[in-house]
Amino acid sequence: MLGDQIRTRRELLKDADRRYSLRQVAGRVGIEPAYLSKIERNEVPPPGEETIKKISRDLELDPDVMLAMAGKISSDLQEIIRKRPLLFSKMLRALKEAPDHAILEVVREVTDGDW
Amino acid sequence: MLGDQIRTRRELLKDADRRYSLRQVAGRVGIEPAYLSKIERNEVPPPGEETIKKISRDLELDPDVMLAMAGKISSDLQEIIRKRPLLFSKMLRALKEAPDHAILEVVREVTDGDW
DNA sequence: CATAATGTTTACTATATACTACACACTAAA
DNA sequence: TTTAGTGTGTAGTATATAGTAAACATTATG
Repeated sequence: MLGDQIRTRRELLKDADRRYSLRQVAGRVGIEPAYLSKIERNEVPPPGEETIKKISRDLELDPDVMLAMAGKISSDLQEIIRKRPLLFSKMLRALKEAPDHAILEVVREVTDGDW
Repeated sequence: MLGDQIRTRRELLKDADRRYSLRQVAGRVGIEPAYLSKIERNEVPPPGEETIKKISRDLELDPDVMLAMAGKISSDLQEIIRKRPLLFSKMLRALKEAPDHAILEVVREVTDGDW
């Protein structure tokens, strides 16, 4: 679950730095300590996109992975798809079962800019 | 707007087939006529994913395009991304500015199954 | 030992989402 | 010409989303 990841990561950081207490993290993130407590214990549904991103930044966790665990997708990715829905929908469904290395290959090709 | 697309398409079909009155379409789709009326005139925020898909099916419109106009993304696509968030997030951002033909090329390669 | 900080419990709350239900005026068909 | 069908205006609702706020018991610190 999302909460477990957050708690585990925060407690790890806390051992080396007391600025990672639940209250202090909540303070930096801009939410109530009580709410972060409930998030970490999966007592509430996952927070909103912005809150997940702020928590991820504070704890140096990957925001896309955290959002995925929350059943969400970053709005910047959504926008990319929404701008060309036919193309990207087709591509995603085509790559659904593709092995990881095939997708990485696509990234590599495109990053090399050979179009 | 989404409503315009629906209204235009429905009225086009209605000219050839009176089963495409607002009431009859609403009936098949499973929503109140008053609601469909408001959707077509953009008087309400876009309906939910399932309702958009049903309307799209009835009027033979592309559901991914309709969902995009509603600011949404089909849940099956979201699931594809959520299963491998690192990979697909990276790929989408890499392809953000890529020209259409480059994306189609990716689809072609993958569809040919040469991995 | 006092007090400061920690995590948690309980009780709310505001806003958005996704609609329904009924009544109405107008037009077309039998 | 009545009645069947069309689209629309108004009012209301259920559920989900995304949190806040105060008080509490427990542990750590000066």
